[in-house]
Amino acid sequence: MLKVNKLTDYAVVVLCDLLRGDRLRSAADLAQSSGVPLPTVSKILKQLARTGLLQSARGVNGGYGFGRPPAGISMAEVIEALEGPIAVTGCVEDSGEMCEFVHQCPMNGHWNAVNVAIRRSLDEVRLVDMLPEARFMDPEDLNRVIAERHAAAMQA
Amino acid sequence: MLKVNKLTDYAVVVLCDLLRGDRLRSAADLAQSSGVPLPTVSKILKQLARTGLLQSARGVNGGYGFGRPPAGISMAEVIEALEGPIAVTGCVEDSGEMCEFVHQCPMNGHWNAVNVAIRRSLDEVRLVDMLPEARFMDPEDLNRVIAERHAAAMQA
DNA sequence: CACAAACAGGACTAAAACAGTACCGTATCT
DNA sequence: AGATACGGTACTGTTTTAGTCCTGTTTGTG
Ligand code: FES
Ligand code: FES
Repeated sequence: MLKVNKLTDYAVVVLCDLLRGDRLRSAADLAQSSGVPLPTVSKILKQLARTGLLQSARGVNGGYGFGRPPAGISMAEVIEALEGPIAVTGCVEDSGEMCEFVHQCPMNGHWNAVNVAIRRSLDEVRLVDMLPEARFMDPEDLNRVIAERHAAAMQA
Repeated sequence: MLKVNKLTDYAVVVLCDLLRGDRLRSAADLAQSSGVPLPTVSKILKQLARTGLLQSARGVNGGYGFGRPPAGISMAEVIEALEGPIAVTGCVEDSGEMCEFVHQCPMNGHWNAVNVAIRRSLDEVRLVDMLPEARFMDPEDLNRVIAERHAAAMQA
């Protein structure tokens, strides 16, 4: 059903939580406030940090914060960070794998059209659009608030 | 990685093959000419017929043909026929399941935005766009040829 | 300097989904 | 009657996913 990983699903919940604060948050903290089990949250955050979407600080008072201005993060990036490149089938450019029917396949990689379409639509949905506030707030105000929090977190 | 079932992948190969002929084709025939194993082809066709995308005729000289003008079939329909409603996560309208975090979830079903975006983009890619001919032929010519073949198959 | 808080990386297991196959039944044509 | 072809469904091995745990490293604090 064209499903996304459960991890990715949780990730959005956690990221939205992180979007709300203005400082580094520890994995335990985020687990607590999001309701997602700690080991899982931990796994997600580690992965997101690895890709640069988040940045991390170790030691006492450490935790996670956004690696760059969160208003600019798209859902495509979140999904790709956790699941690797978006590829609806094996026979799509960039997927790494190669379809077993290539030799006789009557439509060399035409799934690409589908893939590109999906990719583009995911680029257009931003992470901040997932916040419930997004429904009521003026988009510009939302962006400004988020940007301010990010700045605060950075200097801390 | 937002993958589509292998069955769905094969289905497109088979459907493209079917798009080429102007008569009913048996499962065995299609398996032969597409290179996909017969039992698999059979499974796919059965399912597609159940949803009405294809129509079937039993008995000698029976087989499968399109249930309606193929030029109007979108990839969204093909995917939904084989995998059920498109739902990237559990917490999306129509998915049937219900997310376990609904109670405390900070963003009730905002995945819907993503889902709708994907759905729309899949609606815009047509099955006939998957044919290699689609790259070289004038789209209108392609549609006409396909429509003629369909008509021929219908009257037969 | 010792200790505690936090992240980093990876290994492991149980459960679920998928892929592929097979079997038996029903309809249709000759 | 018999051959062809679809219809439904059940079964099984394999692969993926989800979730957990453990061990190591970094960093602030008393
Ligand atoms: S089905 Fe993979 S290359 Fe065509
Ligand atoms: S994560 Fe499912 S309702 Fe929010």
